[in-house]
Amino acid sequence: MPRSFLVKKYFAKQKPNYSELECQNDTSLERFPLAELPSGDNTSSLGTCFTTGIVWDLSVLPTLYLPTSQTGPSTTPVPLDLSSPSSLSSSASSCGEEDEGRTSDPPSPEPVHTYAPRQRMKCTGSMAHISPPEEEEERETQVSAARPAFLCKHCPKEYNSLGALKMHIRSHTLPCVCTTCGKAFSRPWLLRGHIRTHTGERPFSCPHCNRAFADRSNLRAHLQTHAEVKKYQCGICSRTFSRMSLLQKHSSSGCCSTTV
DNA sequence: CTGGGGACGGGGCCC
DNA sequence: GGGGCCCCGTCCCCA
Repeated sequence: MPRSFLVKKYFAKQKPNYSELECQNDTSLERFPLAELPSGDNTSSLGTCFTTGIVWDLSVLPTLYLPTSQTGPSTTPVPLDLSSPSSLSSSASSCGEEDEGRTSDPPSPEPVHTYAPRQRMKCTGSMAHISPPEEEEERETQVSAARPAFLCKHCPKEYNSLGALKMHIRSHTLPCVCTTCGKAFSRPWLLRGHIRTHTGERPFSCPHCNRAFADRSNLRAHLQTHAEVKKYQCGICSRTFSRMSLLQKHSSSGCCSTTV
């Protein structure tokens, strides 16, 4: 089953910086030193911390994930009220990994970037363009405005640059093949990550419990488990969850006997 | 049922 | 323009 995603993102370009997720098991970096090391530039450029201040409200999810008809611009997730220092204190310290070796500053009142999930287009199998009407219109006008369209011959997807198309085509051709198991990937770094499943390398360590992960995203998710105030909040009972999937399960299982 | 870890995909950005 | 990497996110599985 392809794990492709449906919607294309369009949210503020301001990126939270996760490059603080340290690679601590340096010995494991011998094979892929560049790939795994956080860039020093990133650390110097950060002003943000791990996403502590961003909390999702499931009540907005339906609009975010439904096809165009029900989408609306007012889908800004509701940030949890973090103004209370007490509620932040523990999570601040626990999520202060960005400060590791740098400062002990609390995660600063989060850069309140309105935070909408990426929206993506599925590109394999039958394709579903999920985009709000505005974007739909915009896209059409752009296409009609003589911008060349580069079409994927493997799927209906189209791009406005050849580079983007070439990048996309790799997801069809899967040129990076694992010599151990033969599994193929679209990009070298995906293969490198996969190879770690064979080698057991876990370059990403949790600063709180010293648990190590092979995948930075998994460390990021793990860090949520240390946070007292988690990222995804039920709009009904205000309970917070470390993952959206948990929040969705929580909601679908009938939180407060309300169907969202 | 819930929470969490493992594996992975894709777009976007930066160099 | 291309490659590498980051970030966000999902699915699956297990305790």
